[in-house]
Amino acid sequence: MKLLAAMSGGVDSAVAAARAVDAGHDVTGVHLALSPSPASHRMGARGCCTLEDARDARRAADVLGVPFYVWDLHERFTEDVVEDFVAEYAAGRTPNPCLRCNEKIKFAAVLDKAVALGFDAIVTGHHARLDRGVLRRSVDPAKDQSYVLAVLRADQLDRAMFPLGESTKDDVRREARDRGLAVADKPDSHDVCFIPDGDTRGFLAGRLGARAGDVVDHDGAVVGRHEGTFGYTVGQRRGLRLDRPAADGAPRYVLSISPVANTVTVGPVARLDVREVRAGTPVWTGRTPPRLPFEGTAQLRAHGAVSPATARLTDGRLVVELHEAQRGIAPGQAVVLYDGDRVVGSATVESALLASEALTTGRSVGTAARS
RNA sequence: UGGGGGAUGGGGUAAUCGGCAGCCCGCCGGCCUUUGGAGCCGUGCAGUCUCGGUUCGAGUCCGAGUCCCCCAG
Repeated sequence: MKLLAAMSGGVDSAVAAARAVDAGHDVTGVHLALSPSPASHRMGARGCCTLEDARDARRAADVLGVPFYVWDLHERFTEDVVEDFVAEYAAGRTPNPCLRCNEKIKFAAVLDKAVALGFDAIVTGHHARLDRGVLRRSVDPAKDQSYVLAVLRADQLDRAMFPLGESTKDDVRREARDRGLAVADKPDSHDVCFIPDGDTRGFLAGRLGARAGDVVDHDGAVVGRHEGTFGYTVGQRRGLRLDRPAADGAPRYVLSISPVANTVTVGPVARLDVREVRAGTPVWTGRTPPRLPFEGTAQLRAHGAVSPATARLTDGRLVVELHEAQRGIAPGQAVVLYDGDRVVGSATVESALLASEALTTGRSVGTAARS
């Protein structure tokens, strides 16, 4: 097959491309330039989008002996990922930009362009298994990235190839070394790639401007001030800088965020336990939707625990009942449904129902305002 | 000025009848992490306003001083 290998400059995508070559495919490497100013994004070996990363990708392509190009998609990336990120925070939600990037850039803009150029599929270094349209977790549970791929539809997965799903990260690094790839020992990337200094709050403040408001206790008492609701996420404990401790001396966490009232509500850890999640329209991974109600497991954050769950559809929206309470579920995050290690589908969390209220008032909390 | 209350790390608070100064925040360090200044861990940093007294032992009791708050000028 004629394959386009997306090469970030990291070890995973380099080995994935190498394996595609070994499998006898006609491989072309491409590095995605996503930053409007890649030079300013240089932060050591941290990200995936620096000039240094582009050079690393090119060197890897040279070692593999495949053609290599750089595609400048920074406008699409800015529009679909960065602006979305900012807008979501402005609306009181907590987005996952990696997931958005997969959905809108790698397996949409890039894939479309690849198909238009005559490629059959795109190869990436994601740690997940994909076999005849069935998306599954990586054999390396610590590095599994199926969560951030769960936004992809069958037609996108049909044109995707993840050669690393059967390998552990250690295997991949060892193989990279054996292949003479310079990136074999390059550190894993982490954090938001377009905020290289890690200062998300500062980045958002620069985009949205400070807007001070009250931090209130869950009974309504004002316990502190904030400089903008975008600086907080549900489940957050540190950085609250509250004037007074709780009456019982216990730590407090962010329970909900309201950009409309311009308040951040905090409370005890017990009030973070969520029993039911209401989400948006689901994306089903397979060619046909699962039979509902679906019994399986649900994961609500990229590296979070899974809970046995029952999912059903209400007015076209996904409602997931968690059989084990989960903590710190933020609107804007994705709920991903699994059947064992198989990805079934995903949806964006809109609101969560607290365990402490599920059986009593039935009131939904943590609901962010619609933008 | 009279009366009352208070003073515990960088901030906020707790400590029974006088008996190892605890907790929350912060800071520092570590773990985790291609989402969250997310989360988790640490025997880590850091404190009893000053002077004197009682006592085996004082944050605690007594006296004086300093400063702050409240009510009455």
